[in-house]
Amino acid sequence: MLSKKTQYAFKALMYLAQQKEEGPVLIAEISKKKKIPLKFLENILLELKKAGILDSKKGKGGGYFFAKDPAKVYLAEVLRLIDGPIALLPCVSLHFYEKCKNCDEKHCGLNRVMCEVRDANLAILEKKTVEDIR
Amino acid sequence: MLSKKTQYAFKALMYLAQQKEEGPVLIAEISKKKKIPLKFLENILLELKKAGILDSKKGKGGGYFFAKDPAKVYLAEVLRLIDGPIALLPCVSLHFYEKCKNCDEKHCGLNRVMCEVRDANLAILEKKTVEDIR
DNA sequence: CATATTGAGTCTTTTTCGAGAGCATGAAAC
DNA sequence: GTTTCATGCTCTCGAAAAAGACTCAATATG
Repeated sequence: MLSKKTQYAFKALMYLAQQKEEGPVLIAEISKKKKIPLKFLENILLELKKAGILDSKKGKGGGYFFAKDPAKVYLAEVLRLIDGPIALLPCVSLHFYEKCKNCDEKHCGLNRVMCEVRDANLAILEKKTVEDIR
Repeated sequence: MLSKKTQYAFKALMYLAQQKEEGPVLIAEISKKKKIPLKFLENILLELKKAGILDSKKGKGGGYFFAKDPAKVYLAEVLRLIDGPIALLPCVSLHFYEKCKNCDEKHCGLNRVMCEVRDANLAILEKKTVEDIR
């Protein structure tokens, strides 16, 4: 299961993609419409901004909007940014790899199965973008 | 990513499957060989016992062993028992479903993609057993 | 320039997860 | 039946996640 934070991030991005023709969207609006705790959402959007996915404007008429074309924001990218590894085990993660203590990965049955799972997930998450969940 | 608890559960089951011909295995032995904190492992094995997957014997010559044929213990079953939902979102979970507030699942793009991911995972996890990761 | 609007930053609280300590319980061996 | 071995149970502690309160900073508008 994804962390709450990541679930919220996806929902916020989906909402922003739906509203992208309307100009900047208020944090408060996303919070209300998608039922996300306001201050928690602030942090999430800020992270997405620092990662170059979103941008924001302060003051009247301000809010959040895409810095990057949503059709080029892959779900895998968002997931790794907010949640971390996509793989189920550290020893099968591509971006957050950690060696298994006391386990020879070449001959580990668990490793083999978890690689399969990871590849199945990546096949979807590295192809689908925020535009696809609009 | 799986919780530590679930990762440990899989590793312990893998080890037990490898040693299944040797009779009961000590918690301490699994803990040492698979580098799992002893008391944490105790809880995990107990849960697996209460679920009918493992059984245990106290006293000398005691330890843990399979109550069920490891070839019939599906990875999905273990994962759901220790970790909870396999799906990435509550609203696409089969066993731990929770309705999405303010989101019509029929027309939610996120829901659609996450269902795909879930099905890809289940295709593997409901087919593979503990015997397969031996 | 004054003010209303809205995002940004800091601090605190609550809950869950990971981990460990200590005692209780049950089984085998002598 | 007492000792020894190994699991079972309860409590506690610290770290991280989830959530909220309050203050600071930037910008549009008149």
